[in-house]
Formats: sequence, structure tokens, C-alpha cells
Amino acid sequence: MPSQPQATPGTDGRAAPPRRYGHRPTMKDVAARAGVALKTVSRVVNGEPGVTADTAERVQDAITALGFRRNDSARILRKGRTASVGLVLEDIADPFSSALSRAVEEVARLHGSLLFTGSSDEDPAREEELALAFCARRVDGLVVVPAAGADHRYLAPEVHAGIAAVFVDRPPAGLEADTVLTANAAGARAGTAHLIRQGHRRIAFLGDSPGIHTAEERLRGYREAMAEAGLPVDPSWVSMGPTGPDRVGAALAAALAGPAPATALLTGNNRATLAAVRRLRALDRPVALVGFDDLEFADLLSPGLTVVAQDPAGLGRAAARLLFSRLEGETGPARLVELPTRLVVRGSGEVPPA
Amino acid sequence: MPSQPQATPGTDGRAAPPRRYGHRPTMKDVAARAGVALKTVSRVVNGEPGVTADTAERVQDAITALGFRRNDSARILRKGRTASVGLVLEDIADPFSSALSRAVEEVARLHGSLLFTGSSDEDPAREEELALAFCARRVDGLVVVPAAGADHRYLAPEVHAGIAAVFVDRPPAGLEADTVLTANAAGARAGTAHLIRQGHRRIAFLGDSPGIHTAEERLRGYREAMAEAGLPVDPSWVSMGPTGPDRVGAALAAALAGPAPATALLTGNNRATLAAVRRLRALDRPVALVGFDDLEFADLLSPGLTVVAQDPAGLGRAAARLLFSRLEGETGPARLVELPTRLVVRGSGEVPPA
DNA sequence: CGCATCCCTGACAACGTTGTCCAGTCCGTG
DNA sequence: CACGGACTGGACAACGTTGTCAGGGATGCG
Repeated sequence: MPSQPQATPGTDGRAAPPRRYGHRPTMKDVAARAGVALKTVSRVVNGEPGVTADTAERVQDAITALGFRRNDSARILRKGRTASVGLVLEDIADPFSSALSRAVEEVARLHGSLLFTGSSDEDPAREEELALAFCARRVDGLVVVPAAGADHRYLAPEVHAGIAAVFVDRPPAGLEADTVLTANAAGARAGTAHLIRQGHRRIAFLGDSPGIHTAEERLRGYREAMAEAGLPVDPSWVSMGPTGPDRVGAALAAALAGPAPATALLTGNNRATLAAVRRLRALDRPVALVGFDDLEFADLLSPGLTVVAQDPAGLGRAAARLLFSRLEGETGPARLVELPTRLVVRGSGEVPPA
Repeated sequence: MPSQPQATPGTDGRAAPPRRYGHRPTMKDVAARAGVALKTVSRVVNGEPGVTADTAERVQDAITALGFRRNDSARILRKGRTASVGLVLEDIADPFSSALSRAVEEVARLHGSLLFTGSSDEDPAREEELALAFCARRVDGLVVVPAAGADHRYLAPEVHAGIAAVFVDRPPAGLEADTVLTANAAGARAGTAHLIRQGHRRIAFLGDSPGIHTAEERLRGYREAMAEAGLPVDPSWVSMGPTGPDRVGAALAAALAGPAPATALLTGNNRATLAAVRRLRALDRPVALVGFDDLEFADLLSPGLTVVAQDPAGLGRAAARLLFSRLEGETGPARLVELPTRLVVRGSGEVPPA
């Protein structure tokens, strides 16, 4: 009876493998069933040479029959390389993060690696917890978008032990490592210059919290552009802090209220831009707006929204490439890649009163 | 000399551990340095009782000095549970997916699990590849947004072996498993009914490719609402297919061109909504639009965009909860959770010619 | 027909951790 | 002072895989 019908389990000599729920067949089980040695199964599974077609087929049959799948945990333990990469973001639900994430995933896929992801929510402790958890899983490398105020010395032992680390969007603190940044200052300068070209002289800047590298760089670019044009900056125009609707509203009110009210506005990130657009809606007076970071629907607003566009996918791609180049043995000092921004001018009709 | 100063490496009897690059200290190294047994180190690392404060401190010192971090690969191999979950999405860069992903991450975090993520790009083969790769890593469970046309029988051996699987947004094919869906038909019916209440009688439906469960359900809801109101549906009004700008544009043109041109439109997903809004801009005649799935900026359009809002975070949360309940031992038949949609009416002024 | 050679196969150890179990120590009590 | 108990510490095996190495069978050549 070669096709053994449903027999009472456990009554025949050649016992069926213990198919109890939760048990996974191992190479040992496969070997027993195929009547070969464990190592031979390993050879077949990994496509190594040195197995006759006949034997290989027997093994394959056993694998299929048992539903065997190699346990990569054991493989990892033995081989040292895990073929996985950890990605620590601010918040995966954010369009910037998710685009970056997708790009990293793409490159990882090309290199046969899987991706762990986690969101830090801008909390340094959470960032560290995530990064170290990934390290404990022995990821080959890490891509980290640093949380504000994080100190990356905690990664030194890991990096020393051979885990590659690349930082994106913001530079690391207390650690030398490959880094990919947006040209924040240059972008903000370009955005501000655009407003100046449009005839504005009183321009406000509404950015994210100080301590966040990108926020400070963008502020710097704004100040540089103003200085270049010989324009003074009234303190009431500049506001840095959380970019929730309330604070943005208050800051906007302040910038527009004083004796020298701003006629134009540069917002320092997506959330601020959205909040500002909503507020400006309610206003009677036209206020020109340039936002840092593109919005998918910026062209649908009326008037269209001019933005300083970053390239989150480009950042992710660049970071992942740096990472894998390290994993492939690249040595040498830490590298810094800076990606340019692109000024996307839309809705040219919103020129304000001169 | 208890605090051994910087000696020439490798010259003293008690040799410093081989700190060559890429070598990680193990519990064995820590034990040797602390002068205790390996198991004692394990106890300290895991906070198990049975170690005097004095010994524990010596071990801790050795851990810090060597920069030891437990190798979770080995731990996983030994313990069987990996404290990790795999998430297969359509495209993490998509707002729907990333919101869902964030919610799953949140629940996983509460349960002390890490998250593998991967994008299938609506390709069943890629979905399978990802899911099985996660299984080979012995994730405890999987959350899968099925790709169109996927057959999930490939997961049967894994599920049988004890890996929990939960499906989100679309039901599995060929496999019984916990599933979380949006009330797609009901939502589309509500959206359509809204347009009917507004006085429209010729309403078009522009959905995603047939074969995608959500697309078909939404089409069904649309047809139900029309039938309920006793309204005929002209074939030229209904179009299913990829939701890129070109096809959407063509479909829209067809719906508006015939002898019975539509005066209103229900779009079946985000991308279609965006494409439709862009096209309608260029038109002279007003066409009412209700979109399936909310857009963050829907209120900023003029007129505001009425949508049938889903709850991607809710889907993710529900799916993750089902998953972890299984991991905690919940048995019993597959469960189906259906989350309601919410009709968000905006811009009431777009009533068309009666 | 004998010997060398090559190819296939299998036994064994090791990866780093945790569970089991036993030996030793220290204390209090009778 | 002897004994029991509690508690600390350590030796050993096991998780499932892969690398090393050696044995055995078939084949080719002299």
C-alpha cells in the first residue's frame, strides 16, 4: 500500500511524523522520511551541488509531503548574516516617512533583505529602544531618521560590532556615520527668495521645534535669504515649535498682527503648511505662502500652492544604497550625501498688494 | 591591579577578549570576564531570580565593559516564539497602507513584538514571496492585505504549523482565517444615496480593477443604491480598471459624453478621486463628486469634497488585535469583523443643474 | 583485474541561547 | 553540634541549521 490511506495514527511501524498542531517539520524529519542524512536535505534545500537528481527528488517529495520550510532563525544563528535591515522612522503614517520607507524597502529587496520598521514618534528613548531591539535581532544594518535630541552614542558598540548604520534626514549626534540629508538651508533660501522676487518684503517663517535639525537649517536658509536681500527680520515673524493647528494659528496671528504685519509666509514642514492653509482660508486679506515639502494635492488648491519639494524616496534610496555598500565591504570615512530641493512654483496669480 | 590599565593587547595571561571588528561578545565571554558560569549570565540578562546582588553586579559590569547584547536569534531558536509579526501591504507609500501599518505597529508594540513590513504592489507572487519569507523567519503571525487574485492556499501549511494569519481590507481566498473588512457595499450605497438625495439621477461609478474585492463590493453598493431608488444604470457610466490618470480620464469622458451624460460621480478609491478631481477642474460643467476613502485635504478643495471615509487605522488595529488574541491561545472558528464607513459631507454648495 | 580517482553521502561539531537538574553553601533550629 | 531547608551557582543538553571532513561506491585507466 504505497499511498497509505487514512490509517489510525500511530499504529503502523513507519509512524507518521508527529503532525501535532504547532509542530514544524525540521530537516531531520525530512531526512528520516526521505531516508537520507540531514546534511543531504540541507544540500537540496540550498541548491548546493553534490546530490544526484534521484536523491534530490526523493528529498523534494519529503519536503512537500511534510510542508517543510527552512527555519531561518537557525540559519541566521549559524551563518551570522541575517539578510534583514532595520528602519527607524518618525512615524510611518506620515507621507514623508512612508515614501522613504518604500524606497528603502525597494533597495533592500534588490539585495535580498527583509525590513523591520518602527516609529519613534520623535522620542529619543523610543528610537533607541527600537534600534537596539533591531540590533538584538542582529539586523545587518540600520537606517535611522533620528528623533529630535537623540544622542547616538548608544549605537557605538553595535557599529563597532559590525552593524552598519546610516542616518537620514537629520545627522547623527555623537557618532560618525554615513548620512543623507536634504539641502534644507538652500531650499528654504530658494523658497524665501521666490517670495522676495514676488515683491514681498515682510516674510514670516513658521517652523518646527528648535532642536530638530531640519527646522533649524530651514530657519537658517530663511534668514540668509532675507539678509542677502537686505531685508530686516521682525522677531514677530519667526516662530518655531510644534506644528499642530493651534500653535500654528497663534503664530500666524502674531505674524500678521503687529505693526509690521507679514505679507508672505514660509512654512517649515507639511503639517505647518496644512495648518496655515486652513487658517489663511478664514482670512480676508491675501497672504502668499510657500511650503517646505510637497503635498500631493498642492496643485488642486486655488490658488495652487508653491512648495520647496524634497525627495523622500530619493533620501531613502540613497541611504539604503550607502548601507548596502557598507555591507558589501566598503570601508573608509563616513560619507555625507545632500540631496537638492526643487522649487515648484504653482498658482502664480496670488501676488499680494504691493 | 584590578582595574587593568591599557596593556599591550594580547600580552597578558588573562587575554582581553578578541575584540576584532565584527566579533560580538557572547554570554560565554561575559561569563569568563565576570568569573561566573554562563547560565548565571543568562539569569542576570533575563532578570531571573537566583543570583545574589553581588554576583549580578559583577556580571553587569562585564556586560557593560564588553558591550554585550543578547543575540535574539539564538534566543528565538531556543524559545520558539520570535515576538515578531509580518505585515504584507499593497504599498507602504500609500496613505491607506501607512495608516494601517502604523496601527498594527502600535498594537504589536503593546505586545512586545517587532514588525516586518513589505509591499506586494498588488502582485500575488510577490505577496506569497513576502509572506513565506516572513514565515521562514518564524514570525508568530501575519497580517496580510491580499493582492488581487491571490490564492492563499499557500499559507495552509504555515497556519497549520501554528503561524496565525489575519487578513485585512480584502478576504482571503482558499483559506479560512480571521478577516477585517470595511463595509464597502454599505459605504458605496450611502455615498450613492447621498448623491441621489441631492437630486442626481444619472450617476457614474469609477472603480478599481475587477478582481479586487473592495472594488467589486463598492460597485455592488452603487448598483444597490441605484436600484433602490429605481434608477437605471447606463453601461457607459460604469467603469472598472486601473486608477491611473489616463484611464480615469477616459472613463470620465465616456460617462459624461453619451446621450445620457452623468451629472454626478462616485469614485471607488483615493487615486481615482484625485484623478477625477483634476479632470473635473478642466471642465466647464459642474459634476458632483463623492469619493470613497477620505483625503487629508478634502476640506481644502473648493468646493469641499464629500467622501465615504474608511478607517484604515481601525482596520489595522482590529486586525492586530485579532492576531494577538490568536497568539494568546484563542481558538474557535475564523472571525469576520466589518468596520462601518462614515459619510463626510463637505461643500454642500455643489448642487448641479436639476 | 587491480588500483587510483572522483563524486556522492553522512557523522559530527558549532552557532548563542535557555531549560533541567544537581551540587555546594549558608543559615537557622532542635 | 548536627541536621534540614532554602538558596545560589554551574554542567549539560537541546533548539535547527550549516561547515568540515572522512568514508564508501562507482568509474576509468593501465
